[in-house]
Amino acid sequence: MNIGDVARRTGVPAKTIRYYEEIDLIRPARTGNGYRAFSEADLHKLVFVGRARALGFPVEQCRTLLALWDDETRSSAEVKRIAERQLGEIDAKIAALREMRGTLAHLIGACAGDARPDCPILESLSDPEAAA
Amino acid sequence: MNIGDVARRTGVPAKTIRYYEEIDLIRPARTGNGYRAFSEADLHKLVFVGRARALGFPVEQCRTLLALWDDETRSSAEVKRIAERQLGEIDAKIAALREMRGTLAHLIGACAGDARPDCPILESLSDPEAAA
DNA sequence: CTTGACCTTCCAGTCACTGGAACCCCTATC
DNA sequence: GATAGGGGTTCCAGTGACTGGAAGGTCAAG
Repeated sequence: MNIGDVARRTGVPAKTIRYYEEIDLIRPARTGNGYRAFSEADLHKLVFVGRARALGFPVEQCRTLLALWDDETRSSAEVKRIAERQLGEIDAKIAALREMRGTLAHLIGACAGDARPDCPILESLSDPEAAA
Repeated sequence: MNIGDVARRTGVPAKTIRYYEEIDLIRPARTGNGYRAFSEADLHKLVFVGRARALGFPVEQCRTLLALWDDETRSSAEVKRIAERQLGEIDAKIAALREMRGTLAHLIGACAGDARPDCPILESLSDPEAAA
């Protein structure tokens, strides 16, 4: 199977697939003309990585997860630990974003949004004490 | 004032300050020995940018905000519009993260996390139909 | 006069792609 | 046989916003 078909079937862009090969995440075979020849296993791996990425796992974690997937002697505890760490990262990001959101929403609520130049948003950025 | 003092007083790392100069966000003067000489105005700008960045504004938005801050004829509506767009970005990120979090938490809950290899997390990554 | 803490520039790396140029391959049609 | 098109290939550069590090200049203190 050529890279275009794989991209269509997995939803992973061709450029991204080439990148994954470059970093040795997948190792598709090659045909005589130099084209990449993807097996069903390659395809399945790509789907797996695509889903892991959609859950926010960094590429290096995807590599680990792929290895675990291949490893019949793995323990589910190991997988779970990785997933829990990722959950922690997500929670940290959500918390940071919520913090930002709170402040920003507060500032927006205080801003008249009219033609005058007076703006609590700018005031707060410039000196939060004065604009609190 | 030298860059180190400015870094300490604003909380913006020296490396970052140099970067901000490189992209023309600030334009500190220079002394005879080639050192950057920061004015109180430069310092204030850096504080402003630091705070805007903490609210998640991209650097280019910070540039716009700085210009608006300097512009006596600005309308608060313009500032508010920028802030609202930023709020939208934040909300979108939070939503995406929450989506990830939900799926991941569900998967973690379903995983025994013991010594056996059977793992719903890997199963779902490999084929979500089978592991739903 | 040397030590150490500053400062300078420039280059490389981060993360995970993405765009684009230049060029090759294959099939179908005129 | 020429050509058009829709594949594929490689390599280089850019994204955002820094960050680390090397090589070297400057300055005040002891």
